[in-house]
Amino acid sequence: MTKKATAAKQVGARTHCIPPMPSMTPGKLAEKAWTKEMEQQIYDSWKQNKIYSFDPKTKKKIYSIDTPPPYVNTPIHIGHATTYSLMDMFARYKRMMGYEVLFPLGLDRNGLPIEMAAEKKSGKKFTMYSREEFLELCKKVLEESSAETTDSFLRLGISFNSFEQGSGVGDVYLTDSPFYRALTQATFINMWKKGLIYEAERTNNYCPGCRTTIADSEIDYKDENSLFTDVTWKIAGSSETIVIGTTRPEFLCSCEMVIYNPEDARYKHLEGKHAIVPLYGKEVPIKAHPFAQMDKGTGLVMMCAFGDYTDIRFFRDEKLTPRISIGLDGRMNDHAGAYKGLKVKEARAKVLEDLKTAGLIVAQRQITHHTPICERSKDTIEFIGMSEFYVKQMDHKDRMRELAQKLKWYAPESKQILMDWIDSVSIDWPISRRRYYATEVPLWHCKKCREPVLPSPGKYYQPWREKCPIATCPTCSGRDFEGETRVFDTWFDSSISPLYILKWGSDTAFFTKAKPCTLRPQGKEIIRTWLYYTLLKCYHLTGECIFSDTWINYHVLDEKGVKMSKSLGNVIDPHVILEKYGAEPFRLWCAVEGNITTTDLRCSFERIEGAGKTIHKLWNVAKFVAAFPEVKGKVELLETDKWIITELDTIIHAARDGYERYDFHNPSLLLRNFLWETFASHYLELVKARAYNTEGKFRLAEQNGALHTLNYALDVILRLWSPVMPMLTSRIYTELRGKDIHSEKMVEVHGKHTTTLVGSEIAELNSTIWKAKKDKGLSLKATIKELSLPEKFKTIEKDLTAAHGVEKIEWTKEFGIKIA
RNA sequence: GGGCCUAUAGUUUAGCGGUUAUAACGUCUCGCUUACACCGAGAAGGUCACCGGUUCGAAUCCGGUUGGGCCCACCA
Repeated sequence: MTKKATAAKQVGARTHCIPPMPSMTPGKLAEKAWTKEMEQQIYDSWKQNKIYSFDPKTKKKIYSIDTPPPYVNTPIHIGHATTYSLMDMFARYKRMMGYEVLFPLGLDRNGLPIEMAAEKKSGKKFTMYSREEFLELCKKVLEESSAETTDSFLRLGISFNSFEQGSGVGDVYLTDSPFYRALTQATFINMWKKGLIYEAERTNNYCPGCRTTIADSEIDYKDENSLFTDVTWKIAGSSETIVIGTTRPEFLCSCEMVIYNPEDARYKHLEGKHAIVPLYGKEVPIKAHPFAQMDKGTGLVMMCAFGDYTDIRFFRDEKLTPRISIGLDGRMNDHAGAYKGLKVKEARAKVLEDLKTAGLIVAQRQITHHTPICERSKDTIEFIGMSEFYVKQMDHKDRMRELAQKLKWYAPESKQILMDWIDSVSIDWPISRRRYYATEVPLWHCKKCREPVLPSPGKYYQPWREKCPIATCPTCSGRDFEGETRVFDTWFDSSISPLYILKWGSDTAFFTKAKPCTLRPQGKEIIRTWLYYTLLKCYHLTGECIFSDTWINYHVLDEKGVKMSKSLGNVIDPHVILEKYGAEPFRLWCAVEGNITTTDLRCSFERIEGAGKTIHKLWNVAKFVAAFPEVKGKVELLETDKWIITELDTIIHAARDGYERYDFHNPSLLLRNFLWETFASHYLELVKARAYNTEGKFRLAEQNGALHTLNYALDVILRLWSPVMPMLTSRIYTELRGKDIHSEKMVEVHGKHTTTLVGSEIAELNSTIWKAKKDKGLSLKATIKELSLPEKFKTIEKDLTAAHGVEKIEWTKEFGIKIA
């Protein structure tokens, strides 16, 4: 039977006043308990039969999830395992709601983490290889780790459309595949033609050791001792001197201005005068500027190109021309005059020595300061002007704010993180890098006129090793070209994932049908990068907001609330969880433990194991229900049955309401509590005697009512929980109903019954009777001679009598119990 | 240093203006009762981080302090 036919039949059947009674035979669920060993057969069959594959020709509404492609250089960590399990719940729920769900797995294989892994493995820096050799080394590292990542997701029961790599909709994709890289390059070409990308010389973080521009995210900080030196300066055309403190005296040659705070009365008379740079004799203007803080040093600051980020901003604001004195080799250049050729630290020592000789040093003291260093080579970061490509974003901040407002945020509080980031964006987005394992900038330069020449989009280009596909330069008709050697920042690749999965640029009909992408799930720490850049780039390319929803997750910490790290030894490896407990207890833990969209989750083996108890409970409830024969003949519901059906209605309503808001936490807590405390402890105990009906106290129709309701309740619990525990519920449902639970529709509220019974009152009544027996040292099977009960329980008299072994019930206002 | 988020039993959580604050895990006591000992029945355990305010009334709203998380920055 097809999925659709099964689902339709099920829905059609659920319209009578009495819920349908599925047929079943005794002796099902023979195993004593659910075990992790049962999982493999299930996920293997899912993979083999491709039951979650995506049908691009579907007539259903499309629900798409832009999954965050994990880096494959390391095995998946607990955060991946948790968030992907939750995303899988979203996907499974939406399938049951009738959507065609696009849920692909992507693997991020571009950029620095891969290069670092390759360097670590070989023990050599990338600069020590030829470009070709290094790319080969990266590929080798990647091949070893990608299979492991995919396998972990399979074992977790994640219902990706496919576990095979390919270029079709829903296939596993790699961000370094020719398909993906061709798309990345096409977006560059498209935006270049629209004038949204330009090249400019600006200051960047530069690591002299690695000889490359590096991203802010590649910077570490270290507390370093340094010498703070007060130096005497002369004022031009006057005998007056001033004293300026500095930790970077080697930058004297790059000084373009001296500033003081506008409020600083000590220096107001210097406005408009010029200071003479010691050792160089160059005159620079003195100006009031709020960057200078009166209480720091002498209150005077020499502004040089460039000591830190403030300097960079200052030069930009003041429109000063920076004369950068450090070369790409990390040594002083022509601007440094006599110090040319010295390394930065050597130059600093020599400058200090010369200042001392000239008698210009007033005071010196040791200070420590937080210094930016390269996370790889540990060299001090320098700020050097280099030519890079930029994507325009400063002109589009208002539009970005609108897009942020348009998105539906789960949780809503997370929106503020993006709004704050947009406010703080102060320069356009630099997208080029001087690295190897990344998508190449698709561009050649005409050797004659130096103008850039761009190829047509649609193919993957490697300009550093390929001939230019354009024969003549459109500007000057030159015929010789030089391939661009730079590559893209990783975010330039990852920010088109929704376009890639929806086939923008390659299947316009499908893209038009499927857009916008429904959900972007991701970590809160990459809102300012992944989410922001994706919204920006997709807006530049499509003019629209590419997502309708975004689900932002916090983090998984260790049991004490501390971030997991190798050095602390508190890492919980998902593979160990899978080996010890299997996927199902872990998945239930993911839902039950907490709400990861508002707080960090603390993880421990103990609590995952604890979650597993509910699986055992559900298995046994199912086993109990499965042990009874098929219902034949008339079904008559008693008040107890109607009561549990109304309780279930409350659960169904709350669960579906939660699921719609990506909340699987609260519904799972409700379900767990219902299963143990309401269904197993009270309903099941009350109707057990009727279900067995060994003494024939009940009519057949009444007995059928109990059996029928037991089955209905189990059905509801299984279906509501099937997105959370897909393997367990699938196994039970297949055995009891002979159908795949994941092809069924989500349960609807029954809504046909009302009751005067209150769950808490039934629980209290049962407890009181059990306690009374226990206090007398009697077995729970012991007979009660006489029970006096309030009238309100009269509707369940037959079940009460049978369940508690009561000989006579007297209806009064008071509760009383007389035991034989 | 700044912004945002967060703080409830030993642990993890529910509650988000209204009677003695929810549940689970763990702990303790008793019990093999034919779905389940991965169980059942019970018990102990909380000045709801701290200080102040609004209110007839605050775990819940507001301000501040402290601890934790994420991000940004500082470094003359």
